[in-house]
Amino acid sequence: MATIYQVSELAGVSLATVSRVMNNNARVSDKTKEKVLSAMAELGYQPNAIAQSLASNCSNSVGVLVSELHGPFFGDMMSAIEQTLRSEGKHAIIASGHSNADTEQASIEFLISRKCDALILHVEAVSDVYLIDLAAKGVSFVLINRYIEQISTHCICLDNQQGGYLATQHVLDLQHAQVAYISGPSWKQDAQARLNGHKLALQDADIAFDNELVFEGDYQQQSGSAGLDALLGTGKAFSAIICANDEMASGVMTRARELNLDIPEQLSIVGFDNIIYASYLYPTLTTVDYPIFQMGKMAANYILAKTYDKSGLVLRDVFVPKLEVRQSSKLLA
Amino acid sequence: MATIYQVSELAGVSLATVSRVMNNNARVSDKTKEKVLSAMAELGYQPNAIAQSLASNCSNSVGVLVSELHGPFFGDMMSAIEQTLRSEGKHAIIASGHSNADTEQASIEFLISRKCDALILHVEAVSDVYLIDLAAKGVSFVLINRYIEQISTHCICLDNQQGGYLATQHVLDLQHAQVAYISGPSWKQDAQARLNGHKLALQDADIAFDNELVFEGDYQQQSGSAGLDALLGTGKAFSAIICANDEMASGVMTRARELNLDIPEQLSIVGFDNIIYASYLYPTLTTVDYPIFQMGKMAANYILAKTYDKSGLVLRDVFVPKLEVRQSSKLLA
DNA sequence: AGTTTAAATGTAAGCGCTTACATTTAAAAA
DNA sequence: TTTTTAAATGTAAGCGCTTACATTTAAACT
Repeated sequence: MATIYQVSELAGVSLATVSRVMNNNARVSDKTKEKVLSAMAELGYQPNAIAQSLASNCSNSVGVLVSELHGPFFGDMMSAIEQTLRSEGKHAIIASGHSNADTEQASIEFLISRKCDALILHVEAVSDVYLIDLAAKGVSFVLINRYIEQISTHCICLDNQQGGYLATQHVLDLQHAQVAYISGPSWKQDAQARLNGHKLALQDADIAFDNELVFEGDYQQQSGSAGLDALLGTGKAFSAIICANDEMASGVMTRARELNLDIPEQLSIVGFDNIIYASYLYPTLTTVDYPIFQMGKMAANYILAKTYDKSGLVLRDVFVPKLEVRQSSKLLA
Repeated sequence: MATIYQVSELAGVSLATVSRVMNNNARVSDKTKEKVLSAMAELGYQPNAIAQSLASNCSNSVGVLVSELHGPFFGDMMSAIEQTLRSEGKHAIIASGHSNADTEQASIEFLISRKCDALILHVEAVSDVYLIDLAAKGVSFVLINRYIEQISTHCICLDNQQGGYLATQHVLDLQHAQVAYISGPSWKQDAQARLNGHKLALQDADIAFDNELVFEGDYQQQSGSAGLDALLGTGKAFSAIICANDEMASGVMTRARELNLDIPEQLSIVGFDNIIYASYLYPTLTTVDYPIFQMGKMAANYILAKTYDKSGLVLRDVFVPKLEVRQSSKLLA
C-alpha cells in the first residue's frame, strides 16, 4: 500500500502538498496538482483513513443506535442514513439497544469510544437526563422519534399525537362512535402521544373517552391478539379499533379471523407506521404513515450540516404523519 | 480526554507499561498493574480507538455489505452480526450494493478504504472473478449465500437446492401432482438452486418437469401476482404453487384472493425464507426456513476466528433449510 | 558474594497523515 | 529595477497509541 510519502517523492513535492491536493483545502498550482494526481494514479494511492482520522481528529463515522436491528423500522431508517452519509464519504457504525437502559447506555458509550463524530439515536429506555447530559458534554447527536424540551434542537420527531388523531378521526368520519384502542407500552413517549391524539379526536367529536376501551399492548403482534380478546371481554361494544402500530393491528386481524369477525364489515381496523407488510395483509391495512425513510435521511442531513458543516441543506425537525386508507376500515353500515 | 501519557504520568510508569496493561499481552507485575488501573479510573481514561488502530494496523471494524438495507433479510442478519462482533469489541460498518455490480464493487472498495479488517458480503451482481481476485489480494472476507468453488472456504451458504426440494416434496406428499413454480431471477445463484431442487423433487417422484409451469419473477411481491396470472394464462392445470421467496408468495395470495381462488382449498402455496411476516399472512404461509440469523452469526464467527484469531469457535459453512408447515398448503382433496 | 537468567520496565521509533508556521517563488506595485 | 505582497510550497511537530529493543530489577544458582 502506497503512502503519502511515496506519492510526494514520486511527484517531487512535499508531504504537505500532497495532503493539500487530497483535501483541496488550500491553493496548489495546477501544475503541481497535476503532478501529484498522476503520481497518485501511478501508485494506486489510497489515503489511509485511520491515519487521516488520527491527524485530523475526525473519524468520518457516525454511530447509529436503534432499539432492534430487525424491527420493521430499522431497515428503512438505515437505508436512508447509509445512502445519505455515503454520498459524503462518511460511514455508519451500528449498534442496538434493545430498549434497555443499560444496554442503550453501553452502546452509546461504545460508539463514542469508537470515536464516532456524531450519533443518531433511536433510544427509548435511557433517561432524558442522561441525554441532556450527553449534549452538555459536547457529544453531537440527533434523536429520532423522541422529544426532549431541553435539547429540542437535537430531536427529529414525527407528530405522533397528530397521527393518533388522524387515525381516530378517520374512523369517526366513517361514523364509528365506539372506538377501541390498543396502545403501546405507556412508558414510551410515542405510545403516549398516539393515545393522546386518539383522546383528542374523541373529544373534538364530543365523544366521551372510555378507559375500558383501551388496552395496553407492547407493540408486538401477539399483544394485538391479546388486546382484541381483552377488549371483547369487557363486554363493551365497539365497531372500530385503532392500534398504535401495524404489528398489533396484524395481531388483531389474525385473532378476528379466528373469531369469525369479519373485517372490515364487523370491525374496522387502523394501524400505525405503514410498514411495508401493511399492504400485504388481508384485508390491506388502513394505517398512519410514518415517514421513517425521510426522517432517517433528515437525521443524516442534520449531522452532515451540524457536524460536518455541509451547507445548503434544508433541515426539518418535525414530520407530519398522513393517513393511508386501505381496506381494513369502512363506513359503519 | 485523558491520554495514555497522562495515565503513565499519574501512575508513575512508562507509556509502554500502560499499553501493556491495556492489552495485557505482556507480563506486568500485579503491583504496577494496580497502579495503572487506578490511574486510569481516576482519569476516566478511554483509549483512543483510532490511535490504537493506526499503531496496531487493526481497525477492529468489519464491513458488512448487503443488497438492500431494507430487505427482510438484512435486519436479522445484521442483528446477528452486530451482536456477535460486539461481544468481542469489534464493530460493523454497513453499506448496500443494490444488486448492481458497479455499486457492489464501489461499496467493497469503500469498505476497504475504511480499513475494515474483514468484510461480510451478501452480494449478487459482482462477478466470481472479482471475488476470487479479492481473495487473492489478501482481503479477508466471507460470502453469505453464494458459493464459489475456488474460494469455497469463504462461503457460508444455505443449501438452496435442498430447500427447493423440500418445498416441492412437501406438496407432492400432499398428493399434488401438478405443481407450478415462480422462480427468482435466473441470473441469481440462489434462484437457480431453488429451482433445481424443485426439478429434482419432481424427478424423484417421477413427474415430468414442465417448463410452462415455471414463471420467472424478480423476488418482489408484485411479480408473485404477475406470476399467478401468467401461470393461469397458460391454461395448464396446477393445484400447488411453489414460490422462490415469501414475498412473491404473498403476491400470489393477494392475487388469488382477487380471483376468488381459495387458498389452500383450490391452491396450495409454499414460500421460501420464512420471513417474519409469513406467519402474519392469511392464511399463514407454509415456507422453507432460511436460518439467516444463524448464518449471520456464523459469518461473524468466521471472521472472529480467521481474522481476529479467536479460538474455540465451531465453524460451519453450509446450513440446512427446513420446512415450516402452516396453513397455506393442504392435502389435495 | 558473584553470576546467570528471567521477569519487569523503560526508551524511542514508528504508524500515515494534518497543519501551524517558515520559507521560497512569482506576481503586482512602485 | 527594486520593493511589497500574496500565492505556493516546504518543514517539522504532533495526533495517541504499539512494540522491538535496551535496560534495570530481582530471583535463582554457584
